[in-house]
Amino acid sequence: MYTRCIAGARTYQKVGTMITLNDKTYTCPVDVTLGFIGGKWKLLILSHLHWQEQSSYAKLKENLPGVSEKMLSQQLKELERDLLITKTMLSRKPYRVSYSLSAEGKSLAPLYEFVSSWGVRYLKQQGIDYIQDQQLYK
Amino acid sequence: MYTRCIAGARTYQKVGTMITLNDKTYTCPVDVTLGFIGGKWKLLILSHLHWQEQSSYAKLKENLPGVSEKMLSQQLKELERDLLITKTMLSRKPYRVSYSLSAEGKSLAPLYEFVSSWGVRYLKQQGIDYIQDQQLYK
DNA sequence: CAGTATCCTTAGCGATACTG
DNA sequence: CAGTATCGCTAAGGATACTG
Repeated sequence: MYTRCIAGARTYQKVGTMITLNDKTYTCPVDVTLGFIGGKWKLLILSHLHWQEQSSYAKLKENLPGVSEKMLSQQLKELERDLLITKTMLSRKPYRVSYSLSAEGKSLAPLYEFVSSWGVRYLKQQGIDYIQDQQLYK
Repeated sequence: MYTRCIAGARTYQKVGTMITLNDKTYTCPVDVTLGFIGGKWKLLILSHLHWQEQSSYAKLKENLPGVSEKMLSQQLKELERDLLITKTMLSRKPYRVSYSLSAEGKSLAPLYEFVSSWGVRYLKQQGIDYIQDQQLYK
């Protein structure tokens, strides 16, 4: 028996069961969302696609320093399965693909923006100005 | 050499170095934020405190089905070290403590709300009405 | 380019027992 | 109640080689 919370209203409920969805159980809506974006590299991939709009596999890899091929393709596959991103084949020969956010993935846009802004604010608070004197490209 | 993105503006920059903060390196502001909330149970703990306002160790444990004592105290310790939560001793004998969000932890409130709302919306879309016919307690 | 397959290590994590 | 300490395992993840 545990309590779980509801967004907006500061109320809670005593419940004995958890949320069941596709043979998995979740404790609360936050847990549900984490099931989609909780993977080690997922939020970085999604936010990258949020700003780049579309990206190749190689470009994603370049922009995620430290990710292994295994992890990148695994996380991409899960994101695609969960319908957060869309993979498009640009050409068969030479083989070119493009990843981009799906409508569902775009619905998380406020999250990408907030998480990034919070990071920028934190850095500034620590005396690191992330934006300052940066050379920007369109 | 990789590119990194900036919130708000859909621009990016070519950089050779990463962000360094307290001997750790980050690829972008999103990564920085994830350093604080990326732990396995952290967002669940934080959002629990967001709605409960304050909670004991036992109550936290009760509301995080599946968490081990080790993980709970480890994550709590990290959150406290990172100044996202505050621990208060209510009484020494019997020993009682209370965890709550710090100002820094509260600054992530839009995140808790959004992540929860997104989960609720997703569940509804799947035919699961999380709020419906629930017995609520104040 | 865009991955997959395999091997292998390590550290994240759970279970249990113990403490103030 | 509110934790800490220790042990041991397993699955996450890295490195490398290979494929269409």
